[in-house]
Amino acid sequence: MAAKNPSMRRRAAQARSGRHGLTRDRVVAEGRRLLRKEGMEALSMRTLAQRLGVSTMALYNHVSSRQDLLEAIAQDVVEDLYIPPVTSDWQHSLRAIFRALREVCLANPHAMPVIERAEVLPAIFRLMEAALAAFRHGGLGLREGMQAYFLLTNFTLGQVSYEIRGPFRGLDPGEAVRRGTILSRDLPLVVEAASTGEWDFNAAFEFGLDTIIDGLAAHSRKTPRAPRSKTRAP
Amino acid sequence: MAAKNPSMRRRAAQARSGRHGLTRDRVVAEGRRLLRKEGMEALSMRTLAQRLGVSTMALYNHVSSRQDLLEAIAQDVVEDLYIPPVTSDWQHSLRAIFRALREVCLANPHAMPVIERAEVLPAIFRLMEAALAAFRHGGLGLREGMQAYFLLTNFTLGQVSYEIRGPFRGLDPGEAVRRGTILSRDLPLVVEAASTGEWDFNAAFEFGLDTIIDGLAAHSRKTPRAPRSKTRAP
DNA sequence: ACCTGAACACCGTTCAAGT
DNA sequence: ACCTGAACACCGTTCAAGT
Repeated sequence: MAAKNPSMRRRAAQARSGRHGLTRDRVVAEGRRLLRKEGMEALSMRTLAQRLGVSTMALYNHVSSRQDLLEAIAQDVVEDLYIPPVTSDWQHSLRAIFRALREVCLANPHAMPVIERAEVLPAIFRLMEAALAAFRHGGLGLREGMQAYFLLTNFTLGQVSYEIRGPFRGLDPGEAVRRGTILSRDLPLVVEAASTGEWDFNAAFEFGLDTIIDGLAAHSRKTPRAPRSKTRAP
Repeated sequence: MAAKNPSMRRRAAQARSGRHGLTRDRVVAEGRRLLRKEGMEALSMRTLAQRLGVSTMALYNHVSSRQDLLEAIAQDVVEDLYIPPVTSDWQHSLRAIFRALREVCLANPHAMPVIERAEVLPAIFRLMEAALAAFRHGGLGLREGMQAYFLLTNFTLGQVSYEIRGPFRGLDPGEAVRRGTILSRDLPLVVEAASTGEWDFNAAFEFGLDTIIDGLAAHSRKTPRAPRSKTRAP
């Protein structure tokens, strides 16, 4: 029985508390691995327990429900999000922020539906804070900033969701024309678009980002309110 | 046995084909009612069969799987979408089109997750066709039109999803401050935004719509390509 | 062709019991 | 405090059998 200093003791205690060294962190980490490999459907309490060499019900000592587990995993993924620093070049900052959001989502494809279903995701507020700082540099008020934040977030997450599900899951006009579910007589432009060539997800994302930021810039020009000053409400 | 004309006979036959008058249409219609009242989780093959006074497996004569049923329901909902006519006032047309999309989604809240999960949704192409026509009036090329379509669609559906789940399911800074999951020291702007008052979903949607359309207008000014002409590719 | 009942292979979670 | 096994109340779907 070698002596251990208090800090080592505490760390060991929280790392492996019960008989089997099961911990909330271990449960969440293994859950995340399972999610990454097999997807959300395959992530059942039973299979996760089996992977941890433990009975199903042991999990409930560290996680209050499957929903709780899924939210912890979503939280864990969003914590990987790197938030680029915000500078006075607010347009560049916004691009960097939402490209980073897209990257972390693309890197964790199976986590997307889990993130979208999460009830509570405190880690996302770091993103919100950075975006609001950028909007302030752009001369937008706080309320407009929040609206712009949801605009950019919904756009980004929606875009990534489509990208992950593969070549647009029934929204691809080319597919639809081939299947005959589309009539070129009724939908000439859709059919024309279908023969437009390969879809470029990166280009589509950058187009959306440009369009939104251009729109925000136009808005901030229309209602100038001390852009680039550091004034705060009293 | 009264005589029936052929058209009546055929209609009766397709309306109630088997012993119990069960039909794909009846299954889908009742499924949609159940979805509307109880939500997607509650829509099981067993409960739906019970409501139709039929054994569970009878459903499988008209629907190949639960997924098939859900997609048929999603299709049914999207067919309710009214597509406003597209005029040369492309900005006004776009507003009308995506307001209509938002309306039909808000009117069928429980259908949203089903629509988002659908693999194939031919009814949505009517929306795409109208939007592409409006973008053409705005002077956008077809590829840009498709990119703009996904931008507006993802924004609208994302916005509606948030709205339906109620006061932003863990994305509400006010909630987060109250729960103490947010530290005002680290996230000053988020905390400031939290005390900004009630959230107005309509205003947020209109802000997003304005921003995107302004951005598209700026884009079409930058790359003029015979705006408002009816030229088609040869 | 359409419908049925039983069965299979799963779920999340409760509960009483063990250490 | 942490873990277990059995049980409960569900799932979607397959299959063999009926009409």
